[in-house]
Amino acid sequence: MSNKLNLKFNFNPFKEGLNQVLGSLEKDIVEVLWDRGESSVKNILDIFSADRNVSYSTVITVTNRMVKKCLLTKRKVGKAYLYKPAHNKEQFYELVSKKVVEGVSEFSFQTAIAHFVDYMAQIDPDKIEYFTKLIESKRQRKSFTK
Amino acid sequence: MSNKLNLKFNFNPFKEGLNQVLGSLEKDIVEVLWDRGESSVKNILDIFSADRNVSYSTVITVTNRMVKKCLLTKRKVGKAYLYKPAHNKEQFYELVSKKVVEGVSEFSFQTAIAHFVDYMAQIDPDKIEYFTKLIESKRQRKSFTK
DNA sequence: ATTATATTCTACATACTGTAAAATATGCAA
DNA sequence: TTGCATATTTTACAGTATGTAGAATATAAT
Repeated sequence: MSNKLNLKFNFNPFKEGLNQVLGSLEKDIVEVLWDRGESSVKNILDIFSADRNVSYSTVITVTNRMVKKCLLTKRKVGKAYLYKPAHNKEQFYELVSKKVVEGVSEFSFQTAIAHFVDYMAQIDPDKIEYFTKLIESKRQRKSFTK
Repeated sequence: MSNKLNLKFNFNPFKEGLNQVLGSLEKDIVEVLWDRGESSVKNILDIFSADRNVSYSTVITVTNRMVKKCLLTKRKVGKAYLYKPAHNKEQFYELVSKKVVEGVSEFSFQTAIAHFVDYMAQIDPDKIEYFTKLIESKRQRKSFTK
């Protein structure tokens, strides 16, 4: 049972970046942890303090909830717990986008695909080239394994 | 200001079908309305009754919340309100998948693209054909307009 | 005007997220 | 070993979203 399997999140397409997946404080916390590595609540607070005014117990509450949701892991060292992301930044983006892409594909494959192509064409027509190559390589692999 | 602009929803990729976007009762209600067209709360209740035991005021509460979220519209006829979906089924799936595809693309385009291709290849390699055609047609249009 | 019917108001439950005070536990230093 | 500084746990409230529904109120038609 990998902890990746238990990763739970909702996707809010009306927000931006990590806020599509995480609450505001959750986001700030995981970003500190990605940046600084395994840290105690005190460490996290020290790093926020300037901009983010939040209490010790608030951060503990949220980090512990994040452990429950498999966003973080924790281990005890001395009298304090150290928290770290269950997945590095790249893995996390991977896992989220994979799940969302699968989800929306199951929801409505035809429209999802069409909008995807539209999006590409609109944002950067050259991406279509890249996409075509990606598909070509899939085709190759398919014919190899057959 | 189109009401489509105000459509608000969250996407839960761990659920299935309309439950990815709607609550269970919301889903049952909009499905009745798509099926039967504009209906009163009484109509809706009559259609559920067998399987879904829910009170009159519960349905009213939820339909009114759905109006606020621009999922339904209502108009008064006689003493009762008639509700109907703000979008037909096809439009709704369109709007949702468009927004989610755009959202996940902004979240992480590279991985989204790769997972799309993976998903296609895994579910049905033939879909790649369809996809390739879609892209071809985009290319055509692009060269026409240039 | 009465009555059946429909709506609005109010409220509670669960879940998620942000927030934090108060109570409790813990490890180290004297 | 006692006491303090520090950390955690407990508890709780607020706001949003959703499901639920009783009670109060409005309304149309007879």
